[in-house]
Amino acid sequence: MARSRFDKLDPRKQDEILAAASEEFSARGYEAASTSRIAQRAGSSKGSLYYYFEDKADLLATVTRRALARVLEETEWPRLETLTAEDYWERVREVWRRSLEWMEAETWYMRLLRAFWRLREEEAARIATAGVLDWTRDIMRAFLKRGQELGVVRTDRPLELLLEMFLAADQAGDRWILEHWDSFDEQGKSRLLEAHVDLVRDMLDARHMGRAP
Amino acid sequence: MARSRFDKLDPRKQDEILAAASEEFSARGYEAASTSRIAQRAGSSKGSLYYYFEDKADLLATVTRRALARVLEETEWPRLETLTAEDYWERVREVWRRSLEWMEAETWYMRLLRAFWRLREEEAARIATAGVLDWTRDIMRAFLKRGQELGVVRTDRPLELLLEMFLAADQAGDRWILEHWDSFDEQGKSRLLEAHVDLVRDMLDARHMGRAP
Amino acid sequence: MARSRFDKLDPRKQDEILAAASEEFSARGYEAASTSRIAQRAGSSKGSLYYYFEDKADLLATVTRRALARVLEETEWPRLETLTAEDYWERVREVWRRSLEWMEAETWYMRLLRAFWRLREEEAARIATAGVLDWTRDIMRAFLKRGQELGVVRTDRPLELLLEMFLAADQAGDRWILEHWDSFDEQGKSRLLEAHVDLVRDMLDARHMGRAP
Amino acid sequence: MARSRFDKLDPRKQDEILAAASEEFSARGYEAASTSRIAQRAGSSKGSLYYYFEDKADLLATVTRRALARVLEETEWPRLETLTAEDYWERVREVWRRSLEWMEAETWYMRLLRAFWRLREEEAARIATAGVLDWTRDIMRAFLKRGQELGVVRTDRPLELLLEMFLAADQAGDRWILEHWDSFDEQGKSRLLEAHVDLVRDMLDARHMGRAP
DNA sequence: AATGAATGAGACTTCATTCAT
DNA sequence: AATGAATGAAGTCTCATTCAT
Repeated sequence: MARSRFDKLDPRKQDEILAAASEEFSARGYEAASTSRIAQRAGSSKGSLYYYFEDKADLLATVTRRALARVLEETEWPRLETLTAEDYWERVREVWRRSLEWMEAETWYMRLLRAFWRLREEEAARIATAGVLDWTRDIMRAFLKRGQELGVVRTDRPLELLLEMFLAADQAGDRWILEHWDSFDEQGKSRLLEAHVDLVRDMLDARHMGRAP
Repeated sequence: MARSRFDKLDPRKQDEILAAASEEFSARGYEAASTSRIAQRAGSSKGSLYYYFEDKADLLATVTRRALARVLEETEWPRLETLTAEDYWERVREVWRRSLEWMEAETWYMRLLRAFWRLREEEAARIATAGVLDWTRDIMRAFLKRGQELGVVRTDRPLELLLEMFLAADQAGDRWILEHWDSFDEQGKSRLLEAHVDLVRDMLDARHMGRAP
Repeated sequence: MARSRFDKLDPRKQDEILAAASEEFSARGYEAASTSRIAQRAGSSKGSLYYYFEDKADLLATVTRRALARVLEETEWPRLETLTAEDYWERVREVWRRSLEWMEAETWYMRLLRAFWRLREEEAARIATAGVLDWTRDIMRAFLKRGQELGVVRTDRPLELLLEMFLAADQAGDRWILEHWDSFDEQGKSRLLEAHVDLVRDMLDARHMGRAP
Repeated sequence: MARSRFDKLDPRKQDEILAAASEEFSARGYEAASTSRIAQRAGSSKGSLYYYFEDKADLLATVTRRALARVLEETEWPRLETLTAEDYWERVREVWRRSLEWMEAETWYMRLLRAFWRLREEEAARIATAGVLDWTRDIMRAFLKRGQELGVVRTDRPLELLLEMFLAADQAGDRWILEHWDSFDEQGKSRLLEAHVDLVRDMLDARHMGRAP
């Protein structure tokens, strides 16, 4: 019910609300976020918010779902079976580049994505966003697994440990880069991106297996 | 003023309050944490809390400061000038082992540390803990820098980027390991630890510089 | 205006709305009743409700009026002038029996009637239903008066006091009987009904006048 | 916890709050009653109310408990074993008289008591006041039972049915009398009281058993 | 030194009602 | 004729903070 109401809303208004909610959630976390402030920032009324969404958790869930769907769509992730041992890392780098570029343009999506990790820690928020977050993790896990099958991602560590550390490092790198983006010129930006991917790659690369420390 | 009052308190009472506050902050984040609940868990009164601390932010700052000091003290970080190129990574591994062991025993400190990253995102909490968090970062940065001087940590990436990604990956690894700790036997635990350190090392290792991708 | 709109509505739809409203009002009282829930249960929209009725009070008034009219019609109350001293109580018993039987079949009307007493206490509801409730009371008062004229109802107490106590006891009896109806067999039910009427009658019976306590 | 806080409060303030709550609950029913209005009428703050009471239900429960305890205490109900067949009804009449007199002086208690019946219909309120209402009913039931043992209360009807109808009629009578109290002179008042008790008595009197209708 | 009492501000949420279509 | 959309007001309840004792 609530979902469909929001879906029918004028897309511009939808965006205003999602942006306001993202700002608030990412700036304060789930519990501390205020529906009043969200309504106000969105130029809407509290009543409207509760007309569109079941409750605060539903608002978060919606905003999260949308953001992820949008990101995946915009950055055109390659289908797993098309990847080869030769181009695996190169294509990963491509996705990364597109993601960063797009996020730069749509900062509120980015801020929300950044907040995911934090939200995971809040009980109430975890429940609300459970499905969505699992989804991201699933995609990433599938990517790593495909890399292992192709022999380009190391297999000497628990996959889940790799996954956690990779996601964390990646996210931290993203954040740092976006925060310093403006202080680099074109060439610098390009090098940064390469740096980022390569750092993560160095952690995951199959070539490091069994190497003497 | 407030600081000194708390310092003069019976250390056991101090610990009770700090433990209660840590639990609450780490479980709920800064804004959502409730001083009532903290007072109650600590077997104290709200009035007392406000007698010992300026306000909620001061309480968080204190608890944070103490926790970090305690961790550093307990895990005996080596003095930088004693590190050599030969034993750098080995001694890092030693610190890690001690940290994990100690955290295992003192879960509330661990949970609080884990919450740092999250708290950093909350405006109000960031202000309160700014000094303390910078302190940790300073220590880690100095460690990396020393590694670079010794030629064992790569120098081809911005130090700050290395630092961010290292801290994030490390923290994610810590969490994963502590969550799965009980499902491993002694040997398994030992291997996990090695895995953890090596993964981070692979990201930072000077030997990866300039290597063709 | 609003009245006529509702009257023109398809009778089945009318019933759906009245039933839904009755359920809600009788379950929650006037103020706590929700127009949203009423609309939803009736498979209608809130907008429609406000198209048919002036406001919430008008809805209650209408539902009340209809329910009473229906009850009176269904249970065929005898015309006063046909009552005689000899058959007065017997015919009262007849009406009672029909009322109970009918109410058993149409529980929502019953529940609403039961709620009348409660609604009377709510300021807002009293205003809305004033006319309707007075109407029931008028009928009952006329009945008692006729009984007095026939010499079968006592005249040594204020008529209004008799009326109040009679209505209350009657209603309480009704409720108790309907609550326990299923636990009695046919004969038991019949005896119960008799018991009910006789208890009320014992309170009102002219033969108790002037009797030494 | 909450209870003890309220108990420790200055008795005059206690009374102000209880009076305000009674007015509100009895005028509007449980759900429609507003804690804001109660606080305002009591010259207190919403915060205080929630400092003294767990929640709205606790407030109702407390106010109910107090009112009943007070009534029972003030009207000195006779101990059951001291009643005899000869003075049963006379002593009932005495209790009634004292109750009415006292209620006249403390109208807010009365209004609350009057509201009991209504509150019984509201789910939430019933839960809150369950214990208290059962208590009254228990007392009355014991009274009737004692009357049956003494042979002055009829035994040819289900005790529970007697109880329900008696309580309802009694309550209705109380209300009517209190509403019209001022329009009677001393002698009239006395006669009214007698009328009230006798009407109830006529319903319950053992002498009516087996009598031909 | 320590705290119980008190409260105003603001949290989420519901709801009767209006209105454009 | 009928209703979906929208909202302001008010609901219950929590909480950080102050203060008298």
